[in-house]
This record gives sequence, C-alpha cells and structure tokens, in this order.
Amino acid sequence: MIVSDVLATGLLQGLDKETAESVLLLAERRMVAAGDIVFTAGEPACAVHVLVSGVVHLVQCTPNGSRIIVKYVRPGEVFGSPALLGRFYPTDAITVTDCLELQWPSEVMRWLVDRNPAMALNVIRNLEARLREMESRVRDLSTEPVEQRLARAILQLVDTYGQLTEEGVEIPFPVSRQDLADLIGCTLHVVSRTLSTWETQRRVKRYRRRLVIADVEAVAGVLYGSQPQVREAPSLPVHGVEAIATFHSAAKISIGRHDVNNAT
Amino acid sequence: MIVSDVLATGLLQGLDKETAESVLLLAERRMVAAGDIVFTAGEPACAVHVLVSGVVHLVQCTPNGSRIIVKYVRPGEVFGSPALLGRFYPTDAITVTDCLELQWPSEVMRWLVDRNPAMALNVIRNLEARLREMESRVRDLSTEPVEQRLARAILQLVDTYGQLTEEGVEIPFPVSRQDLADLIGCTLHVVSRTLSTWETQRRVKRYRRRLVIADVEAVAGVLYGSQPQVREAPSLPVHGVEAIATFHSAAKISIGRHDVNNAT
DNA sequence: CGGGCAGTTGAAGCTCCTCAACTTAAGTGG
DNA sequence: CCACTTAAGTTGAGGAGCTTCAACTGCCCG
Repeated sequence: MIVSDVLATGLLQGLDKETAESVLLLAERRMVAAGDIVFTAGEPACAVHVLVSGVVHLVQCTPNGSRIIVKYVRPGEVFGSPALLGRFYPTDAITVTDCLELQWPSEVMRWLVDRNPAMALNVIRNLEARLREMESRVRDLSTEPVEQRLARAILQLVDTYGQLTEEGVEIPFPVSRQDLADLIGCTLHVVSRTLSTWETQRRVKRYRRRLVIADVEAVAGVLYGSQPQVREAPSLPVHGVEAIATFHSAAKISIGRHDVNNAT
Repeated sequence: MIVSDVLATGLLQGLDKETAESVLLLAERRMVAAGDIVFTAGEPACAVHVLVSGVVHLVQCTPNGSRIIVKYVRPGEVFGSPALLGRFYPTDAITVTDCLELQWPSEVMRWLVDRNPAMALNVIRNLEARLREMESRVRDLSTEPVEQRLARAILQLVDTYGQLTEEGVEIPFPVSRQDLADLIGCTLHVVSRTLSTWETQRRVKRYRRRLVIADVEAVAGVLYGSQPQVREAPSLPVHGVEAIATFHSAAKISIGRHDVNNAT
C-alpha cells in the first residue's frame, strides 16, 4: 500500500517489513474534510496521529484573541505525540485541505513504542526536529524584522510544499494573509503591505488565500541583504545559514513533492 | 548516592534499581567550572548530558551578533540529546555556575535507549516538555509586549530556581540585564528601564548581575492586568493561563528548591 | 587607583500596530 | 443571472513601543 511509503521516512523508519505491517494494522484510518478539527487544545490526548496526505496545521489561541500557527504538518509527520505520555493536546489540529490520517490509541502506541526501540527513536527524531524548528522560530522572532521573517516562512513553505507552475512556485493549499501573520507573529496588515511591494518587484503574485512565488531567489535575497558583512562577529559558531541552505534545496529538489488536494 | 535522586525524576524514571545503577556506572562524571563550555554549537554531538547540580544555559548566536538564551537547564534535565541521533549540537552549552554533570557517549546512550523502553520514554518526556516550553515562547514573542514577557521569564526563573531570602525571592546565580534581554528577545535597555520602574514599585530589587524579586505577586500582576476582560473571545480553548498557574505553584511550593552554588 | 564591564538614562527615529475606510472577490438566494 | 451579503485584502494616517545612539554612573578586579 502507498501508506507505508509515506511512513517509511517517519514512524516506521528502520522497522522490518512484518512489524511495520502489523503496526499499520493497528492504526485507525480516517478521512478528514478540509477545515475540520482533528483534535482540540486542552482535551486529553487519546491518540497519536500521523498525516498520510493533505495538510494539517497546529494552532493556538490566546485569551486576548490572537492566534498562532505553531506548525504546518506535512505528510509522514507525527502529531499529537503528547498522547504517548497521557498528557493533553497543547494545540488545536485543524485540517487545511482534505486529509487522510492514521491514528493509534495512546495505549496501543505506548505498547508499540515499549516493544520497538526503533519506533521510540523515530518519535525522538520527530520531536528533536520540531524542537529545532521552534528554536529557529524563537531566534527569528527575537532578532529579525517582519520582512525577513516573512521571507523565511514563505521559503519554508516553498521548500516543503511548493509546486512548480507556469506562474512560479505555488503553495498548493489556501494561505491567507492572516495565516502568514499568525505564522510569523505580526498583523495581516504588514503582511499585506510587504507582499504588495514584493509584487511590484515581481517576487510574488498575490491572490485570495493563495500564494505564488514568482522568483524564489529574489525572496531569498531579502535574507542575504540583511547581513551585508559581519561587524565584530567573534568567530563563534553561528546560526541563520541553514535557512539559506534550505532555500537552495528548495530551488533544486523539492518542487512538486507532494500532491496535495486543493480545497475549500 | 545523591546523584540517583536527581536523576530519578529524569532519565532514570521508571527503571528498577539494578538497571538504574548500571546506567549510572556507564556515565562519565564531570565537574565544569562556572562560565566554561560544555559543548559548542555546530560540532558533532558526541554525548548525551544530564545536569546533576548547578546551572547551564543553552545559547545561540546569530550572524549579526545577537545572542539568544534558548534555555536554562536545571538539575535532572537532559541536554545534548541530538547525540542520540548522530546530529550536531544546535546550541552552545555554557555553565552559569560550577556544575556537576554526567555524560554518556552517543553509542552508549543509543545502546541503553534501545534496550530500555523506559529510558526512551524519559527522553521523549524531556523533549516533549521542551517543545511545550518553546511553543510557549513563540506564543509570547508573537503576542505579548516586553513588560509581560519579562514578567513571565522572571516568574519562571523564580519557579524553578527561586530561593527565599529576607529581601524576597532571589535567583541564586548571576543574571545580567543582557541575559534577561536575550531570554525575552529585546535589548538590555528596555529590561533596565522596566526593572527600574518595577523597583520604584517595590516589585524587585536590582543589583549587578543579580535579581531579587521582592513581591512575586506584584510581578505576576503584570500578567493579569494585561487581559482585563475577554473582548469577543469565542469559547475556544485558550492558552496563557498555565503561566499563571505556574506562578501560583511558584509562590507556594518551589522556593528554595535547589541549592545552587553561586559563582563568577 | 585606574581600566573595564554592567547598568542607567535621555533623546531621536523607525518599525510595527491600531484604527478606519475602502476595494475586490467569492458565495447565496431570490 | 444579478443584487445582496460576507469574507479577504488593501491602503492611509496616527501613534505606541521598542531600538539605536550616546553619554554618563557606579562597581569590581587586578
């Protein structure tokens, strides 16, 4: 089945064929329509989820009405892992497109992880990656202005979801200005203005809840331009370069990686 | 030995006595003087570390010279877990006080985790907690102004390290204005100004690289005051409350939890 | 006792947010 | 199919919050 391909790089990595299949047999398969809720923040985490196809985003809302997009989940990724520890879901998980997901009840997943060190390691791998991701976002929020944060966010979307069209690279699911704002921690107004000027510079094309990057390199240029040269930088190890590497991989490899069904 | 007490809540949780002791026997014990480097960002992660006593912080530096304090590690916590996956250290780990740490070479830890599901689960628990921490920081950076971020950061320091003295609750290791700034993502100037006004309000006392909270509740009040009432809040699950809960536990329980040797 | 690091404080300026009015696109129902 | 409704997006003006620049104070260590 195709499902196992998606999981081969994630939860099932390093498992032999039989155990992988038995793990899959224990999963509940579920279709979720675009815009639906997979789970809700605050409720007891009853299952570990893996996205097979489509796009899910993890969202938090604050008491004063702001919304934060914590993460876009891509096919193959684990989400809802607090279920392993008998915790509560820390975020809402909401589908952006029609999705297919697998889920394992907490106890089942716990049983599997106890028995298969490789699976435990895969969970660790996943968490480690997400931690790096969040550290990187804290770094950006702390040190970079909106324009650069926006460039980074868009480049990352391009890198993981971008599909090549005649107009340029397109993000194959609805992304509003507000979504981008919630992703980089600013208001939709600034995003709107920034994209406006970027459009006049032929970097992007703007549509309703749709994002097309006409010139990926030009968007990446926003990042380069920011550090013309090092001023007094002690030759300590330094971060912020990997995003540029990420971009390069984007331009070469990852365009049109997933086939995500457009929706709503 | 006392070491095992520290670890009982962390890496060794749920292990029977014999295996716990054999795990400890495989560890290398290491004293690190205040201000020294445990490991450096970018170098191959060769060992998983656990802090036994003292304080370590994880730090990142950006190309344009900013510094971010990613985390204060407290006794019992695991750090350097990328070693498990054969990655590179993503941050510098630098001691704030004299420290005692244990470390396991990557392969050894990998061997242990493969053999003891409980240990794998403990690593997962640790990563999960750190992920929540970082998500919370992203939320704060995105939505809250400096004064509230500062209040939260200080309350968290109080919660995990605070010691009750006659002046109030003290953070038992050196914390500069720059440190606080790097923790909440702003400049030392804003921190300085904010602490100034807080001192006139008898909330804190200011010293050189030393922080005393005279009135914990008053500092927590900064957070309450921020959301006078909900404006249009849909009754969706909401975040930002747990920080207040955190504070309450701070006021009651956690003062004087660790005995950290002051240094430098 | 002097040099340097940590911290304070003022003033100016820029980035971003807020408020507000308006435009455009996508449904919705008669 | 077209008026109506609603959501998404744009753009301007004003102002708050934070950064930057700069000058200065006080503390600690050699």
